[in-house]
Amino acid sequence: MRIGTRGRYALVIMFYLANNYKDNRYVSLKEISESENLSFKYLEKIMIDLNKDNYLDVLRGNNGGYRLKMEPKYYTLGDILRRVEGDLASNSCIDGTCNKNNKCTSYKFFNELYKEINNYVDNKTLEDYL
Amino acid sequence: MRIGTRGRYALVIMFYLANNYKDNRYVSLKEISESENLSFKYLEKIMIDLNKDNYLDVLRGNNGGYRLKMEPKYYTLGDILRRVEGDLASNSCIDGTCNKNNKCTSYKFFNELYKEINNYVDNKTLEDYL
DNA sequence: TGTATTCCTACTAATTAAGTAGTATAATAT
DNA sequence: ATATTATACTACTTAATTAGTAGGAATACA
Repeated sequence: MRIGTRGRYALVIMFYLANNYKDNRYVSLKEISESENLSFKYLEKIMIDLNKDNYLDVLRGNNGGYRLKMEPKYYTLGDILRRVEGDLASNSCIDGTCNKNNKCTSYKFFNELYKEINNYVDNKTLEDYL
Repeated sequence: MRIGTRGRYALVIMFYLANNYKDNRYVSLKEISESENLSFKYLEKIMIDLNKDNYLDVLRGNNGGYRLKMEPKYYTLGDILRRVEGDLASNSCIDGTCNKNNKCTSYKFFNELYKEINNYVDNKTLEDYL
């Protein structure tokens, strides 16, 4: 159960935007990718998932880029991670893939672990780490 | 960040052994695989990792199989999961793969999450779910 | 109109996950 | 001794996921 680069880079992006929140400016992925030494093209692709449902303000063209819509304290790390990594700490016990009618012993544990982890990350926001 | 079948099956095996702990008998993988409807050969392979460092009692041959060495309360679910899934909730911030000299903002969060998750699973034992 | 940016689609290469197959080794019952 | 029943070990296979790359379309603005 590893956390992939997608989750890590998504946080890098979001922290970067959070650090620029007060300036109210749009930050381009080019700037972030160069500053953080990450693949621009890869960040672009992560952004597709990260920005679903208008999660961020966007502006194309010159001096365009991304900007937080809300104060950093309203962005939870759980939200950010799930957007790019999918359901966290899940398995077939949790996601309904397992078709066994009587829930096995492991189910109880996995379900508790699932709630524990998601609850933890949902109570952390960008602001907590600025 | 999903939990794979290896971790799930390992728990199934260990709970099965825990349920037979009082009888003091050796339980074969054949019995577990048939009872739980899992691939015998796959369980055999998972067992190689699960049983590293003489984690369990083993007996080959007729009426042989595996048996817990200690009471169920001494087997933590963290240990079991790490044996077959590798380091839990890790990423390159944690495992030293990331070579950036100055730890980035994400590091603090990932490190806390890592500790939180491992601490949680290390405080659960087989006994808690019998 | 030119430049800088996001948006969208398609492709690729490497790694991991999940499982299968066959044989060697060991223990035991008969 | 030998047949039976287990684990132990090694090698292979197939599918899915991860981590990117590439190129062009759409958009905004100076």
